Amino acid sequence: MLTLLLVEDDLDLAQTLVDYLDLEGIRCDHASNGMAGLELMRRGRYDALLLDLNLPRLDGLSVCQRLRTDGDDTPILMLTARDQLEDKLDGFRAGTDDYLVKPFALQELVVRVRALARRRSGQAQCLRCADLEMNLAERSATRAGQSLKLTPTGWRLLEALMRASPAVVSRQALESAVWGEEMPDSDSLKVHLFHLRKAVDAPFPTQLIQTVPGHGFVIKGPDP
Amino acid sequence: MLTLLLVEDDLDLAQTLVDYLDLEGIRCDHASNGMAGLELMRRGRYDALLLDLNLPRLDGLSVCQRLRTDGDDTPILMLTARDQLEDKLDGFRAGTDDYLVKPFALQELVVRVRALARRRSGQAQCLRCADLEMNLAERSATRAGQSLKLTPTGWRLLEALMRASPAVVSRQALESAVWGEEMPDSDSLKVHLFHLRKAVDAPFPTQLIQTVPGHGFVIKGPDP
DNA sequence: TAAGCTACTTAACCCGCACTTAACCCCTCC
DNA sequence: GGAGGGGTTAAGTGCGGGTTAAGTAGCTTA
Repeated sequence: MLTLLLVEDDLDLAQTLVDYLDLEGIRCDHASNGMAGLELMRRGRYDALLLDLNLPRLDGLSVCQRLRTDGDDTPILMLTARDQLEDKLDGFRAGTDDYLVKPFALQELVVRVRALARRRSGQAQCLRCADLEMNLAERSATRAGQSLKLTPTGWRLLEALMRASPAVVSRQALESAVWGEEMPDSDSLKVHLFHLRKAVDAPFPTQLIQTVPGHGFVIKGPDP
Repeated sequence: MLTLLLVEDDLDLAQTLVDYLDLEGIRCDHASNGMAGLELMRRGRYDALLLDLNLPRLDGLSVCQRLRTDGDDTPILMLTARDQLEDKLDGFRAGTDDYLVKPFALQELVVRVRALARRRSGQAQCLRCADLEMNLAERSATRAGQSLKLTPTGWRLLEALMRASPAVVSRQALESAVWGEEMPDSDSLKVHLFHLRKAVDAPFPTQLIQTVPGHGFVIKGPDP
């Protein structure tokens, strides 16, 4: 689970952000001025810092510079209404990692901050549907915490399904995802699907892999 | 000095970018379609990848996904005219690190790519996985305190594995890490791996180097 | 220059697992 | 009742990967 620090003097906006991040499963501390932000950064360890530029006590650029001068390399994402090129360049010059101009979509903030945190901690991105989880870099898949044993084709199948989720994937799309250009003569897809289901669904009460007759297959469940 | 790969089918834009980056002291290779881009990525080592989305042969999203699936963690910056939120989310879902909407200021591109590369280069002098330790400066490796005797290729193999850990490294990625452009005809990789295992794992109870059938190899174990 | 060592490549072999194929069964919808 | 889409099962085989050994090139030492 990620833990962020948000430094923002607009309390309404701050509250909105903290609430939304909470929904996304991201903890977020909050400071409302630059000095307090610096103080918190020095005390705790955060996966990333969300930093407003217009701040009382100590402005965002200075906060960023001081952190970098102190050797703190926490990823920083600047949030600001200043959209001029010079402002952005100043931000990066001060040592920020990303720069997002207000107003922005909350979802974009989340994916950007996740990308930053991923780099820092070296954790890989995951595909997630309900209690099913795929760690792409480690090539490990778990359901409800238990690790799953997948064959190479099973893995490709599941990856294609989860990437598309919650959309339905046609047989054709699945086949080309698994075999590319050189598809097998007979439809071994159903055999592989059968084995995949045995690995992913059989030991559990709810069946995630569902067939949509005449069209293809889906993996149900909320994806990230 | 930074070295980038630009994958962009608009040749005018590509030329402009390459020229400007050159002025900034950044080397930049160029590929004009997705397949060629993948090929170059697999062959050489870049500090970052500038990736257009609309590409012939293989689109940018797929290139990104494939690289990540292969365990390549080169920072990626997507350049595209698509400015819709969903497009951005798709980009980050595919594993990009940053997303810049055309038209953009060249200077912004430069500072963003520098920020990405800076993150990446922050690498340790010492790699550690479980009781296995590599001192890059001294070019020495120990396991459980005992020093290991490694051949040059064995060293490169182990370094690639440990840098990636806990991620899985595909055979292709390992081969390009060891041999770069000039790969051997037959797969001598498995022979080298065999010898590496004899040096690293054989004398010890737990086997750190594990194979992921159909894909590649991992070194397990918590790294710092 | 020859002898010897080390490291790398190549080829050959073997094993086991995963993929393919084909068969059969069930269900639903013409 | 037939046809077709989909689920289930079993059998054969081919390939990925482990192991070994032989051949070669480069470097060192006598």
